[in-house]
Amino acid sequence: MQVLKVALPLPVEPMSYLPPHAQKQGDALGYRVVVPWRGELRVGLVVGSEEGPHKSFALREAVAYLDARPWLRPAEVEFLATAARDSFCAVGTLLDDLIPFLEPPLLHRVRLLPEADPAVLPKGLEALAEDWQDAKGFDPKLLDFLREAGILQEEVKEQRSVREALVVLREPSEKLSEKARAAWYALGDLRQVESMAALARAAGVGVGVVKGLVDKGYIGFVEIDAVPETAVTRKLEPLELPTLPARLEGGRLLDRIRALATLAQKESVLVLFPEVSLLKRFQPFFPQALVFHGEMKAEERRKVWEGVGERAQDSISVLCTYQGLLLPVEVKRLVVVEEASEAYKLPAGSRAFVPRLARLRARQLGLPLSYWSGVNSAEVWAETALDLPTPTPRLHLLDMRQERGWPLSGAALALLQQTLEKNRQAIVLSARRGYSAVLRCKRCDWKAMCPNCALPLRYHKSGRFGLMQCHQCGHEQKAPDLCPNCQSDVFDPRGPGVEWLLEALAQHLPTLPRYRYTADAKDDLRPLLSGEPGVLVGTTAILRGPVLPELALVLLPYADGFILESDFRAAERYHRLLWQLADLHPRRRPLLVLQTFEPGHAAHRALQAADPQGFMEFELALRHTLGYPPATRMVKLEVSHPKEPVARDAIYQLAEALKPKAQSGELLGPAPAPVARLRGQYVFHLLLKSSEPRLQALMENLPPVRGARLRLDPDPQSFVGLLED
DNA sequence: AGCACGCCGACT
DNA sequence: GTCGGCGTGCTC
Repeated sequence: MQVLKVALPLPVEPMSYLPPHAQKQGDALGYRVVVPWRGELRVGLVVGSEEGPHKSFALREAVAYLDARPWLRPAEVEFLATAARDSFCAVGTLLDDLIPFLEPPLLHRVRLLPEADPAVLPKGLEALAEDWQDAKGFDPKLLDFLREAGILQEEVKEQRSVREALVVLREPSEKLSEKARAAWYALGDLRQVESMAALARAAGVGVGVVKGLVDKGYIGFVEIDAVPETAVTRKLEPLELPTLPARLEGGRLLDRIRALATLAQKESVLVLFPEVSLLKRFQPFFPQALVFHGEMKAEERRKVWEGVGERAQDSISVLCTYQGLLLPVEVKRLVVVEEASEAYKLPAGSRAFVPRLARLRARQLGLPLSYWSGVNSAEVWAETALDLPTPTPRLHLLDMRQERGWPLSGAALALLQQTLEKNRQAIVLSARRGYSAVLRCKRCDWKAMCPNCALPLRYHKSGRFGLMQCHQCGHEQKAPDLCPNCQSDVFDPRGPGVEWLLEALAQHLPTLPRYRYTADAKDDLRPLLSGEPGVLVGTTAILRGPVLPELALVLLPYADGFILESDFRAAERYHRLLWQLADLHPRRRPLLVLQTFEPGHAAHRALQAADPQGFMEFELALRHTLGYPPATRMVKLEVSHPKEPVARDAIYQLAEALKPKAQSGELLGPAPAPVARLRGQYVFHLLLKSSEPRLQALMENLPPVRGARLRLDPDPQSFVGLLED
């Protein structure tokens, strides 16, 4: 008897089921299958089969396969297992991460098996003896009872959202009547219309005219979810690369797009993007490519997923986010764009870092992999590189140990003033969205702290009443009138945020039009986009926003505020941010002005010398000395509990269990997390760093942590904040 | 993940 | 004496 191994999109390992009764036998690997799970139906993926049964418990029978063909190839199924092992998580966890759309809404009909005796039906279920019924109306537990007894007949299929609309299909011919042509053009203007009657009304013609157009095929009904977004395609000069390196960096964004578009013309490429906003900047230059990401409608996504298998021989390129990593598509090469982006970090579930998964996938498929970025990450630095020529950034450092004026120095104000006078645009960038990072008493140094986290409260000067807010846990309280410690009434905000900068600008340059742009407050930027002068004040959300056409100046009033995070990648991130800012306009080179207390920082020198390589070599030497990635692989174990001793006990037990296995230097900690208390939880970290095989050995048979909560990060990118569930 | 089971503190 | 907190275990 054959037994199926079914992975469910849950943090559990694959479960065993008997194959669906009276459905196709043989190899079901990669099929989606509907199975009973805790009394309800769930959709899983067949990841294997074995001869059985040899279990000590009765296996349940799967209800039905969802697809007529395998939904994933053996390569993708195998990848799930490999990647789960690499990420130290269950196969189901990774399945849920990478294919969040595995489970479509289902159409589910049931009836009593015709040869069964209707008398056995419990009260309320009598209708099942009559005819097929929609399962929605019945208690799932009762249905499962009948299912288990083997007297329930079921029919499940994927419910499709087929909303149809009338659209134009082909150009009108000369032979068409005046009225028919009018109706055709009316539909062209409207783009889509719900019904023939609606079009007739809009065009002022009879329904018969519209019907005629439909019958002759000039217009017709299509599934509107399948209508692709009207992407404006744009032409670009091709850029042929002399070689196809494992990493490509430098140049302007437009150069990298050109090179990739030229490559995609010649061979099929799967291009991975960290976020949809960046994908959309590339998309217009790839009119022939398929697109796959989480912002697409389910029906659109389904079409691409099921279409790629059929178009295997067409050599098609794909632009996608991580959700397309498992597309069963035949390509010649994988490209990861901006592999250092923090947006590649899956925040919950497996908490995997997507470029690492992409590398596993390329290796398993035997495909070449390239990383294309403005500045490549330290992780891929050892690969052979092709550096595109990059214009030297225009950098101006203001040494705040000497300049006067805070948060905007006289020199910075003068530069902003000039920008305005030339009818140009400026960006003022802060690491904080509120008024200030800290509110402290000028006399006694008291600081407003969050009651739940070991963090200062961020000060928001909304209206006349100050509000203090914790950006980690959301705690809010009113700012005090007097210092609770010494009753002084003089407060000294520190760390200028967006609000403070807007206020300072209003005070010093009142005529300069100001706009705010943060993740949670976006002003209407239309005047700026149409070229009017002004200044855009915001956080790094600006990097994901629209391009300012007249951008001439980018000012960081407190550049050091971007490096304060205490982890070994902080300098690398800051360096990359500066290059990104220097390339914020596709053609111009805006002046990058940094107010800093550390003008000699290695990142500043790298920009002045137009030498990102120099920075990275220095950085890599440091990493090797300290044994940090990429010299080693790192895994983070995080233990948290509301009671400090409980969390401490748990992490020490874990450390004790690991110590006998660990070699010197492999175990860092245990230690309180950089932010030792977050959302009322005490947080401790234990870092493992070593070679890949050693790490696998250390992580094997990790002892259970009792009392406190253990979460693990297979590829930590940051050390502040609690890991999410 | 969700859900049931089970063992210890504060309440009508 | 019960209600309910969440730590532990299980799901084919």
